[in-house]
Amino acid sequence: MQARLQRQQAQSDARRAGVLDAARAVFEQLGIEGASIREIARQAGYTPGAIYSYFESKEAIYGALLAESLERLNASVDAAGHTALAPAEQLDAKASAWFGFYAANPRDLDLGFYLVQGMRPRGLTAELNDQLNDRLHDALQPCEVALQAMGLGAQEALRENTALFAHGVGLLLLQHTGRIRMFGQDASLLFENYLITLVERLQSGHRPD
Amino acid sequence: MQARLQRQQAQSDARRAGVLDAARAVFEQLGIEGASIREIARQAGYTPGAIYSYFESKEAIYGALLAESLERLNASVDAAGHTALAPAEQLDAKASAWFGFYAANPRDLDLGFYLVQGMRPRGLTAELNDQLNDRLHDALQPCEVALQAMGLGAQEALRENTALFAHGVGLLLLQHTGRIRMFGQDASLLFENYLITLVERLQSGHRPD
Amino acid sequence: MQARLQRQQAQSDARRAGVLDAARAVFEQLGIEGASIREIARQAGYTPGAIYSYFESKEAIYGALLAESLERLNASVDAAGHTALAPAEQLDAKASAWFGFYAANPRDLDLGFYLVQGMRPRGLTAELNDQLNDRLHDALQPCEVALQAMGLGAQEALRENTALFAHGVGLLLLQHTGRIRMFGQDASLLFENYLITLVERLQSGHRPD
Amino acid sequence: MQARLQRQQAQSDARRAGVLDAARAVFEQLGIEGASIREIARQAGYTPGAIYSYFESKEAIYGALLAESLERLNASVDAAGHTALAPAEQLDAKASAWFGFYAANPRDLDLGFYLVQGMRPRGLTAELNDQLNDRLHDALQPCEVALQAMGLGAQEALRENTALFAHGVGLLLLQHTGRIRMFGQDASLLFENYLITLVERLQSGHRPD
DNA sequence: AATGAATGAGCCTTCATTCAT
DNA sequence: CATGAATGAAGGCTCATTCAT
Repeated sequence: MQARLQRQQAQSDARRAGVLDAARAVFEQLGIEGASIREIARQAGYTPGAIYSYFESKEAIYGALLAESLERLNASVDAAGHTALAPAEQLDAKASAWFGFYAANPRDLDLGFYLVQGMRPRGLTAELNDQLNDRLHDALQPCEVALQAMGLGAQEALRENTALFAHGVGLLLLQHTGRIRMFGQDASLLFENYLITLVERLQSGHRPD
Repeated sequence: MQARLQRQQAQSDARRAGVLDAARAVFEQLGIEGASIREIARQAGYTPGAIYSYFESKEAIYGALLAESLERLNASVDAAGHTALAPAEQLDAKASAWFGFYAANPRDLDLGFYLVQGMRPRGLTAELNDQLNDRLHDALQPCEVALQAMGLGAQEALRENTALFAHGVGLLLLQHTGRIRMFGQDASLLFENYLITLVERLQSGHRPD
Repeated sequence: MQARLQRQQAQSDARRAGVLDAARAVFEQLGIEGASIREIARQAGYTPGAIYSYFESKEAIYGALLAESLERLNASVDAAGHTALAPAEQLDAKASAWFGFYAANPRDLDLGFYLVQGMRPRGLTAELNDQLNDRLHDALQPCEVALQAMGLGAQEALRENTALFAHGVGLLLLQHTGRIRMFGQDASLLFENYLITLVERLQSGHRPD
Repeated sequence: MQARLQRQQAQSDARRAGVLDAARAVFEQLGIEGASIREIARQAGYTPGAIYSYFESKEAIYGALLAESLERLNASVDAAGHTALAPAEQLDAKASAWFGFYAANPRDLDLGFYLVQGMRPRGLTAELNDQLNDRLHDALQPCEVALQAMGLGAQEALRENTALFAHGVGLLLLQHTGRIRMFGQDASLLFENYLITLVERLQSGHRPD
């Protein structure tokens, strides 16, 4: 009995995952704005109505995809570095982890950028939006901890972490849109440079107040 | 005869500009995705069909708007600083000009980001895309010149300018999406910090090789 | 064996009644047009498919609800008045019973009017329709009997009863749709007036021929 | 020039009327709830989107149809009777006019009943609803005037007019739904009877207070 | 140059019902 | 008896674009 329920649940989960896979593919092919329930259903091998057995709405699909992406991001960050590392090395490891995740997975970047799509949070319920924000914060937190371990106060660490995040985001955006090749540069190298310079600056004691 | 043609041309240009004004207003009110030809026509005082006398398609309107936005960006940058300034001050003036332009005009930022919407260039012909890219480059060039005047080689100057642009873009994105308030920071202050640190670094001779 | 069958039957009946209760609740909350099998199932604690174990179709649910409503109507009418009453008083008691039932239970009125929705009988089988009509007749019959007891012939009694029914139906409709408040009147008072006038007229011998 | 505009306007009006005709036909065939924009468009010889050139929404179509129906109702009432008539005869003429209009035009009755559909005003904007209500009042007003001319006070006239309206509405409903044949009666005869009795009662001075 | 009616494709979503399990 | 996934049809509506006038 229990076994049957489990089997059903597993089957249901697998089918839901199938829809999610189709959605990911459609988003990739048509862009997130261009994706439609019809097309997602088609690629998942369903009629449109069937999608609503698994997701309440189009936005819910996007939300599920983004949530899962953020889980993978956090997994990457968690796996990077270790406590035995010197703070500067830990900073480098953690920052490189989140940056590298998005550099290597442009679709996850699409997903993330869409969250702020049209430069406006939208579509998701406030609650889900907050959850997703929290998970993003989680991925960035280790860098802030490392910055504090390097001697910065809470305020300074927050400021540097924000700047670091912005720098990475800008580079990813440029790279992803092809603008950075235009500049004849490599985003990952530039990010590494930023990190090196940052560590140097912090260790030399030259800090803006 | 010639005079009549000129008059007609001027009239046509003026009406085209009117459509563009309406389009800008609609984009502002409804966002770029939410804008429709119908609504643009309505606000311009036309019926939908008339718009096609001035623009080939909806994307062409967007292209024209973006082109004009980039002209204003360049005008802002051109007006900033002057040749008598020390290179470091000139850098600050020019960089603050482009950053400030977008910080102060979020709709122009929308326009620019929409170009890379879904992280994929779209809608514009390759030719127009190149033209627009060139104008963006023009706006960033003065910073690169200043960096060279500070003693950097062409390669180094390009690299620093790219990093500078990425940093600014990242901050603008975070601010515009509301994420930066989340971090309790102010984008303009962080950008200014970046500039100060950059100048310090360059003048102290600590350059990553 | 027999006992088990009986137990099963009883159980089945109880569950069917549960579905009906849920349906009534849903009709009340969402209106008859707004009700869906999904929602009825949800409120009954079932999944949609299960409903079809108890009812052949959505219209069958409506039919069962209407049948039960008519039973309650008849119960109300049966409980009103008594044989010891003078015919005029009996008429008043019985007519007030059916009118009062619908005035006090607007959902039952909805149900009844839905039967003639769009002014066209629909959804029900002819057979069921006839059954329901018969039960409506049953509820109105006591008035006709009283009218005859007051001295009217069969034809006259039928005519007066029909007029009486129409009058009540019109008032209920006006009241239920809010139109009667528009006229600044109270439906029950007007119905009572009609009854008084009717009795007066019949007893004074002024009868239209 | 002017002529062209007029021709265009006339053409547009004609096409709008064509849509309305199709809508009327569809409402007749499928009932008002069953009617769809798609089907109305099909019968009007258009694609669904074209309908929206003429009407803002499905409800707007219904509203236009109902408005036009009420105009015809008022025209009928206005044409009935004349000032030279004795008040009692004027009452009979005006009341028979509105009743006769609906008895002869069951589709208009459908339209009117739908307004109170599901026994609930719905779909129409409050403003339009009020307009339509006013036109209904207009059609009933002459009866009230006649009642006052017969010596009734304002309150009494209103009460009698409300009762008269309810009686007619009830009879129309019974007839239209086929229930009245069930009673073996004729709605128009019964309405005429009600009027005769009413006049008699008022003239004999037997008035409920 | 401008109109505005019309198209055709598309959108998300809802629904009663069926059926393998 | 009950599940719940799936269907297939339909729903109102929007939109960029075209084209006869």
